[in-house]
Amino acid sequence: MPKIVNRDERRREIAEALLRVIANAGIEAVSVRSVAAEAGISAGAVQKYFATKEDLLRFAFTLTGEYLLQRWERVEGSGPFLDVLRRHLLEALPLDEQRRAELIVVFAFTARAATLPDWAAQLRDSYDAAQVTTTAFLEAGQDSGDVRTDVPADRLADLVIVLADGFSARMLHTPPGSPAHERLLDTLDLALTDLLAPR
Amino acid sequence: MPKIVNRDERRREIAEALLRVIANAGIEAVSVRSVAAEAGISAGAVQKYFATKEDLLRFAFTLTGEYLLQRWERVEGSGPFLDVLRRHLLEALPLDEQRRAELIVVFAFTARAATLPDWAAQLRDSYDAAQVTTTAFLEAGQDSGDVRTDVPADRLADLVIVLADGFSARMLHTPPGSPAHERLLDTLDLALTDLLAPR
DNA sequence: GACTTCGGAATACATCTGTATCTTATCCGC
DNA sequence: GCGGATAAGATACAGATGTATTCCGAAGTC
Repeated sequence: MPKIVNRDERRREIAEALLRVIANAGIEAVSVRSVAAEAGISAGAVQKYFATKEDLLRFAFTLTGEYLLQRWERVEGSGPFLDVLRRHLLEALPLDEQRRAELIVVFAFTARAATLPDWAAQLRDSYDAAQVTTTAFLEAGQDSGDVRTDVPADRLADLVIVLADGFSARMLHTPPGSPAHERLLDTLDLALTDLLAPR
Repeated sequence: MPKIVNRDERRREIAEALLRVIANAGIEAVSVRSVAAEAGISAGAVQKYFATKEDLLRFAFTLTGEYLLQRWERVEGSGPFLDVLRRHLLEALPLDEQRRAELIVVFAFTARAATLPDWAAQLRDSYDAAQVTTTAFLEAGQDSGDVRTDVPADRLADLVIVLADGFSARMLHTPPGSPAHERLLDTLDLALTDLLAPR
């Protein structure tokens, strides 16, 4: 009978190689051959798992979304409400090489989504999901008296998501350890308390 | 003697064609030939003005920065302080097709800067310039009593820039005229007053 | 009016691209 | 151990790409 391989596992390995290529050399450097080389297999093997380059890119795109969700599941959920929220937000920032690499990929894919309608739809779905869960989270904070109630939770969720996008974009181009980097982290705390704390 | 042509003007025309290609079909669709077709000239002519594709991309990159500065110069500078600031911020958002196209380009270039060191340096310079002018502007607001003084102006400038990046990213993927779009504009006002107004 | 000089176009060429096809190697059930 | 199914690799191929080179035409000066 045939040689047995874990097909899903293999697809993930190849997609992760693709993400490494983007993180190292940009999305322009992505080709079937470059990804195969990064994965340590032949270009022909890649074709066995992804019929087209577009399939491969799409699969990797959804993969990045799952990564962030997985990290969020591991975040410590106890302690003061705003601290918990802050920890979730920090998970989305490029504070180490791993997250920096992921963010480069997300940026490349976001730019791609700006001109490809089906990619845009997928990105919109991700935003909607983030909006729903963030709103629910903030409503809980309102109920427990940790979050201001003079503004609807969905507006506050907008703010949190915007802050995440804005700070990650800015910090992606600010060397970690630099004064500007530290200042931005401080500023994030300032924004969170000023915008969300009861007044 | 030779045929006379405005060389700088011609270079700008070609670069603008490049920007249109990106806005319509993404940076992956950029090739010497596609840009030449968009500009209505031959590929050979493009080579006369830009020795390499990289030169062309670089020139267009700096061009986008200048566009935003030019729009800012035309912003009405009278009226309440926060309104003036708000008008400047709105200029960076994708509120019409023109600005939406520019933002797609900026996103593509930002992603590119994540892996090309010299592009990153140029982008950092732009951020630094924005930081300096925004800080000066906010300091003036502090002096006139229109901006809170319990936080240094440079922190507030961080916030304004982060909000600009965050909202533009989010609105790029939110159809204009949709409820979410309107809500985001409202939320921006909320953030500006809550973060900047004297308390 | 011929000549020179450069803009613009066309062509050439080596390389890279995605994808299709073909060949070899590997593993499992019998 | 061996046959057959399937993974992995190699090869093929048409098209696109960046860039170098060549050719043509127009414009202004002598």
